[in-house]
This record gives sequence, C-alpha cells and structure tokens, in this order.
Amino acid sequence: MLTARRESLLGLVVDEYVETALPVSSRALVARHGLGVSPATVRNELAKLEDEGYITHPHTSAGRVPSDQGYRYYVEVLMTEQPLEADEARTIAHQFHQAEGSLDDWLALAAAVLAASVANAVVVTRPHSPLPRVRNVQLVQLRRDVALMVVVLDDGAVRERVLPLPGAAEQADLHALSERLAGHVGGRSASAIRRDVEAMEDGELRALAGTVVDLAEEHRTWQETFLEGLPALLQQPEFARGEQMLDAVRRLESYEVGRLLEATEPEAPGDTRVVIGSENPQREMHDWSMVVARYGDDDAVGTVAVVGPTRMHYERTIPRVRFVAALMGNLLHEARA
Amino acid sequence: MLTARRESLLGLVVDEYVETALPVSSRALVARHGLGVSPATVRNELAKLEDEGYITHPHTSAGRVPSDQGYRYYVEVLMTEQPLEADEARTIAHQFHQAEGSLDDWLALAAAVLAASVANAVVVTRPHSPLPRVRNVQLVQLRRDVALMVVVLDDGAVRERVLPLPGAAEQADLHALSERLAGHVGGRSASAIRRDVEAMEDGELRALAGTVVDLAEEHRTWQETFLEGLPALLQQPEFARGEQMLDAVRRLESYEVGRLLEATEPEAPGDTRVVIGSENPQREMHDWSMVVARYGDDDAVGTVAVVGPTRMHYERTIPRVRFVAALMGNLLHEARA
DNA sequence: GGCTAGCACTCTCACCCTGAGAGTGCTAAT
DNA sequence: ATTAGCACTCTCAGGGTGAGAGTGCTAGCC
Repeated sequence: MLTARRESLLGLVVDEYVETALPVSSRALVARHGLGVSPATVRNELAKLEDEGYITHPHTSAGRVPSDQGYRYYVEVLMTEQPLEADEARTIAHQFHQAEGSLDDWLALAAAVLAASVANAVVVTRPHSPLPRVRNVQLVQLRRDVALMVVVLDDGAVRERVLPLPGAAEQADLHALSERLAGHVGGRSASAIRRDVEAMEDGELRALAGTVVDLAEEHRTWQETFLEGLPALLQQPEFARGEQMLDAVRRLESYEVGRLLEATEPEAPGDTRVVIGSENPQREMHDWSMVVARYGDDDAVGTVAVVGPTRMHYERTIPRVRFVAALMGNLLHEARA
Repeated sequence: MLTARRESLLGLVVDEYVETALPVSSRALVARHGLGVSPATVRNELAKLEDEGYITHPHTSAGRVPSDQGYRYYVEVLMTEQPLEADEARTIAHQFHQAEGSLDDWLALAAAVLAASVANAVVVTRPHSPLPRVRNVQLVQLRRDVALMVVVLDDGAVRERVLPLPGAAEQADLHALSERLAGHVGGRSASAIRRDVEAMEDGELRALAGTVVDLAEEHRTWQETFLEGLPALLQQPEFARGEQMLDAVRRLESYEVGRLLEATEPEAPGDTRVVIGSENPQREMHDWSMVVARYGDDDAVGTVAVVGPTRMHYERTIPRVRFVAALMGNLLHEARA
C-alpha cells in the first residue's frame, strides 16, 4: 500500500522519465513541480519506493528509473489516459478512409498511421475467423497444364496456389471442375471438408479438395502480419547504440513478429492489454512493452499491437491503440455489412 | 591506361579492403602477397593510382581505399567471378524447392536465401508482364450487399478489392454478373478494356469494368516487393554506429524500396547489372552498391537485387545473383509450362 | 514525528594529454 | 626504376582529472 504522497511521486517519476529518458533526480522533481517539500524529503520517499520495488537505481549517484512493477502500478492506478484531440482523431480517420486499395494495403496503412501517432513500431495481423468457411473456389488456367487455385474464405482472405494439372484441360473443363469442387467444399470449414475428403470417390476431386483444406488452414502468420514504424522505434534513445539497434531489428524480423504476438492471450474485440517488460513470457522481450488490442467482430478478429521500450507513453499509447482498433473494426464492418 | 603492375595492385587493394573493411597499407600488401618489391615502391604506385582516381585516402596516415571508379574497374576488368561451389548450389536449389506455399511466400524465401548467401539485403519483386491480360474475374459475396472482386491476371497476379454492391444480390446473380463481366474483359489488357469502358451501356457493368482496370493497372510496387536480409546488411561494419544504421533502415523502408529499383534500367532476363555508389542516379544511394538481375521469361519479368555498401564482395555476389535469378526463372517456368 | 540543511561520498562523463602505432611522402642513394 | 631512411601526420586507446549530479545519512529544527 502506497501512501498518497508516494503514489503521486511515483507518477511524477514515470511521467518525467518517459518524457526525458533520463533518470529522475529528487531535485528535478521538486524544481519542475512545485512540491511543498525539500529534495531531501523526496529522497526519503524515493528510497521507500525503491524498497518496495517500484523504482530503481542505475548506479549510486544516478536518479530514479521506474521498474516494471512501477510501470504496472502506473498503468493500473495512476495514469489518466490522454484521449486523442479532435483533430488528431479526424486526421487518422481521414487517412484511414483515404486508402482504397486491397485489404493488405489498408492494414499496412493502418499500422503506419498508428506508428506515426505513437512513435513506436506497430504490428497488425489480418483479421481471420477461428473456423473460416470456404466461400468460393476457382480454378484458373495459366498455361496448358498448370492452373491457379484461388480460394476465398468468408473472413475475406484470398489464398492462391499454383497447381500442375494432370492431363491438359480447357478452361471450360476447369470451369466445370471448379463448379463441382465448389459444390463439395462451398460453405464449409476446413475441418468439415477434411472429414469427407477421404470418402470422396473421384481421385482428382479428392486431391483438389485436399488442397482447399491446406489453403484454408494455412495461416501464413508471418505473411499476414504487417510491421510498420521501425524507424520511429529505432529513433528512441534506448536504441542509440548500434548493437541494441541491431538486436531490435532482429527481434522484429518478419519471421519473428508472428511468434511475438502468440505469447499474448487472445482477448475479445474492444479489450486492450498491456504487457510490460518481464511480464512477457518471452525472455527476449523483457525490456519491451506491448499494447495489444483486438479488432473485428465475431466473424473475424485481428490484432493491433504497439511494440516499444518499457519507457513508453502509456497514457497516450493505450487510448490510441484502442481508438485505431475500434476504427478498424468499424471500417471492416462498414465495408462488409 | 593502367600498367600491369598497377592493375594487379588495384586488384589486391580491392580484395583486401573488401575482406577486412580496413584501409590497406603498402606494407600489408607486400607482407600478405609476396610481391617482389618493397613497400616504398608500392607506395609510389599507389600514389599514381590515387592520382588517376582509382583509390583514395581517408586521411594522411591511413591506408588506401578503393573509389567507386576503382570498384568499377575491378568489376569490369580485374575480377574473376567465384562460382558457387557444388554443395552451395545444391543447398540453395533445395531450399527453393522446399517452399510450397503461395508465390509470395516463395519470393520472400528466395530473397532470404540469397541474402544469407551474400550477407547483404536482398530485394525481390513479383514477376509481372508489361501488359498483363485479365484471365479471370470473380465476384464473391461476402455480406448482404458487399462483394469481393478477385481478378486473376495472366502473369499469375491475383488482386482483390472489396466492393459495396448497389442493391442486395444473391450469389447466383453475382455469378451471372461475373460471367457477363468476364465476357467483356477476359483475355484483354487493362488499356484495351479502358478503351471500351466508356462505351458500355450497362452502368453497373461499366463501373465494374472500371474497377477491373484499376486492379489490373495497380502495380502496388511496394506491396509486391520483398525485402529480406536486413540484419545481415546491418551487421556490416559500415553500419556499426547507430546513426548510420538508422539511416540504412529508413532507406530500405517498404515505401522506399520500390523507388530504389525504379532507378535501375530494366534489362532482359539473364543480364546482371552492377550499380556502384555514385553511379546511382539517386543521391542518397551514393555509398551503396546494387547488383540487379531480371528473372522470368517473355511473359512476366521480375527483379532480384542485392543491396549493400560499395565495399561488396562483387566476385561472389554477382554469380550468386545470376544463379538465383536463373533458378527463379526456371522454377517459375517449370511451375507454369 | 516529520521535515530539512548540510555534508560526505560515489559514480559518471567530458576533457585533455600523451605515447604508441600506423601510414604516407619525400629525398637521396643505389 | 627501386629502395632505405626519415620526417611528418593522423588516429586511437589509455589514463588522469575535475566538474557535476545524485544519493544517503545525520543531526537539528519546528
């Protein structure tokens, strides 16, 4: 249990440190905010806060720095979220509407816009439903005996694969084949299809249905993940030295980003979750924080996450993530409903 | 015109510098390679080479460093390409075959494999033809009055867009509409379609055909560009300091990569082009080199490029780029023919 | 009992200096 | 044409130093 004064002091330390990235001294606290006490008193209080684990000391004669526990308390109890100003919200919404390309383009744009707003890296995943159903299958002839299978799922995902065709076929034949295939797999989920696949008599159709299952199940996590704002992240003082920057880049490599989000428990759309430093089950993320939100609806859910150093402007970041997630949910719904 | 001795000296300077990243001294040259002369003689020769612009001096008492002109001469005249060893070629080919996902996955994999092989960043673009024809159009119903248009082009590109449908429709209606639309646009290029679009009587069809044109023309350069090997690049000593690393990351940002390749004149598949430092028309690339190759066939052509500091192992890089480009071309053809 | 002035102590950091080392360029001799 | 020798330049790592920034503690004050 923190006394009222210690609480407010902790808040000031966090605010100050988040802003300046410099350890906060007792003197600075007194000077910058008109506390009615002397630096010595503040020092005593800070010492107590340190005993209780809310702040630390890089070295003897340095100021104080919040610990993960301190940030946690701050986020849970002290922080007052800083909502977006009207024009900021307007700008973001405007940028969102402007994009008129494919879903992928739009997601990347959303990530970039949020990244710019919070000055950190942002990861966005494509929305997908836990059990997508096949909405449509098409076989398109590319060459004489090569076709392209295009599968459209009801969460909007479009997946493709190049197939060799045993025995040349006309586009008309392929068309008929598509129809037959669609009749078997249309409106059904991957697992449902798989259950029947073996029972199919027609060998050709069975093979094709198998491919449909593959495509429907293939999450392609890393391909469906959009990372933006890497430069913004790397500009943070914690990555000033080349070594650390290289580390950061490695950690956010495309293949890794998916894994990074896996560690986060899925939540319902609307929720926003904050994972601070050592709270992250992944060891290598121990000096990073993530603000994760889900967007979408019951049919299809995706993830938006801000990734950055634990010294993060939580007050600003959390409402912005929430705002963007909500906006994405709405637009997605609007575009579909 | 360089004398034979100066030529060989230049070659040694380049080799040495490429390997160590340290300015090379007259003494080191004599010691490491049994030249029959003294360092002083070498110094005289190096001074001449410097006069003629092939090498430079970071500062008075430093060794020599090749200039862009020096690298150019090296690539043009001195270098003997180092072909892949049999097992390296086998490994790469094996990795290429292993990938069994979509084209996108495969391209990203190819980029990553090459990047690992040359220890630099690699950019790969999707193959596309100069005038792709529409092979297939499908309208798929997602919600009551929202459809997804999926366009397949004959270079294998699959593009999609979410469309609001004026007036709810049944999937069956959409199907018929797709057929009609396909009748108009199938087998034709974007420009050919556009020529007729205005003449169409049916307003709905006209709008849809317009969207098809959009999709067919939309190159989505940055989306169709795959960058891999960023960490490998950043590990190079020229990016040791955080500042320069940040610069490098910014320069390779997704939005920029496409522009980066634009500056390179297109060539026929099979050609490999080397752009060294200030030869690049883009100012900000003046201390970078690129080894660019085209892959594909007459129908669809893509680009593979290695991007790194001018201090690049050209002898190794060029044949590896060529090898990978050829391999990609073959596989692409194999998968289609 | 809480607050605070004062002070000793610690640690960092920027700075300067220095000497070693690595190169070059030039000259004079071979 | 080559080379030994040497003066000269520049960098770089190391060490020392002083200033500055903090803390923690203690003793006295309200």
